[in-house]
Amino acid sequence: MNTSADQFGGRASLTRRISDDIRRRILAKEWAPGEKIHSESELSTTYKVSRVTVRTALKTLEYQGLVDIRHGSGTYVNDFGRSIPTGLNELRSMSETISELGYEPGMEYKVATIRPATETEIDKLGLDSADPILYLERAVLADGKAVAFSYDTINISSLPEEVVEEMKRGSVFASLDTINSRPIRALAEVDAVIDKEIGWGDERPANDLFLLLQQVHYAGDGEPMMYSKTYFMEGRFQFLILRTR
Amino acid sequence: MNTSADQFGGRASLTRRISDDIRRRILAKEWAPGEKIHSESELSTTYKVSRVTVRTALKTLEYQGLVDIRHGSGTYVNDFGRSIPTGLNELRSMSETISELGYEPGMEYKVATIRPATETEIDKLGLDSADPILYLERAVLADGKAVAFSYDTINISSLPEEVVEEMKRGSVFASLDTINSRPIRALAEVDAVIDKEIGWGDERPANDLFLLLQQVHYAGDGEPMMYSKTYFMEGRFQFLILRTR
DNA sequence: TAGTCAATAGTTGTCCTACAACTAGTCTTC
DNA sequence: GAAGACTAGTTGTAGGACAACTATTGACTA
Repeated sequence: MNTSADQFGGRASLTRRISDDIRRRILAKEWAPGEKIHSESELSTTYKVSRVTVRTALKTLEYQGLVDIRHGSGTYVNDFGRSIPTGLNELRSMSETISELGYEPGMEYKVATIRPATETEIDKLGLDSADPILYLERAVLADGKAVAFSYDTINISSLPEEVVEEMKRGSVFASLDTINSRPIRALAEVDAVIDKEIGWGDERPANDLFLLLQQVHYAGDGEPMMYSKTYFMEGRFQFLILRTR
Repeated sequence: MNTSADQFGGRASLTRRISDDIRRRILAKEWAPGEKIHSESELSTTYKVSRVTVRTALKTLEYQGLVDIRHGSGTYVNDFGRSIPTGLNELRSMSETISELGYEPGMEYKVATIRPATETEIDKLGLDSADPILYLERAVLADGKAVAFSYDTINISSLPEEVVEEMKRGSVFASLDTINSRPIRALAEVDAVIDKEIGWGDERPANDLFLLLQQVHYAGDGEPMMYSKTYFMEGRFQFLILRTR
């Protein structure tokens, strides 16, 4: 099995690897929407894992909205078109999301400095004092065209220097992957804003209208790692949320 | 056990009932944020269910962002303040969300008619032809103050007439509860809009700025039940999304 | 013939027991 | 004082069994 989880040194749990692989197979249209996938027993024999593991993996996919598990009947692929894989529920980097949508991702760096944290940043990142933080201002590109402007603050207190240097130029998430410390959870607040100060270049919207995503990213130990404000230009990006009971 | 799931005739699965109860206990601050809750074995004996059932229930709570399960260590309550229980990931009615936030929910009906479906509505609800639908225009109130304007289209083809009549006056979700057919899933698209035509009364925003939530609600059998466009007045409502890996 | 009902095979839900893998301390040793 | 072995406790995975539920088939009845 060669799943995306393997990039983290194969340390992902067995359940996670199975879940990722079944997800991949569903997105690869191995089963049509509405169709019943293999039974848990069948999957457990083909994957050579216990039924418990398969069940846990399927439960994850059900919570992601990809499948519908029906008692006594089977597990069915949900029909949400291309929506789910690009939804907001799953924590991915902007670059990953853009390339999943079929565009070429890119970043245009405007500011990349290390400076003391402001009051707001101390609060959001749960810092003790005005510790130095990495501050980035970037334009997010899809096929060379700007779709959003991002203002990020990263807590570097527990990061090696070379990783910090790397983040000044490349993808933040990719740099964090190299030391296996990507955030596992983010809490995002969404707002509609009109702001003349946001963005730069001739691609910024004439009506100053943005969809603002304010996020705090958390590490596996529950500590805040990053605080980011991303201003999306209305109409260039689709925001989807799956809501379940 | 007296959980919210029991209102649906006690037909919720054992896992669901356990999950709901542990959730209730966490929200009731039985354990402080960051604290370790009882072990799976301990919970399984107190609830008199197998460890598998407890594990599945806890996995659900983990996916909802309420707890953090750490291999070899234990299950810990996450610290997200009041945010999570009122987030957008969980499918609840506006009224429920508002009363969970501590306000008195209300609705002001402007339009409530049955009319043929439009082109868009036929598409969104997957109808064959211009079947009659229930169309509502309402202001959503919190403590008597408008926070949003809602334009809803409800597929009434498989609903009893008395339920439809009830929906013209009271909460849609509450009416659907009476026949045990509340939607279990919704796919929402979020946009920032400037629109002079939206809303009414002297409480509507001067800058015509709204956060638009376009939703399609699905029934348990996967059929679309309702298409709704809700325009939130910026600043009167907090939109929170939990993103997980 | 059409409709109802019982039987049945297949699938998911729950249970039990056991052990592997991991964590966070305690204790020993140097 | 520091490093490493040890240990009790916890979550992860395994395997087998049965309960609960679904969908289909086929027999029976009106």
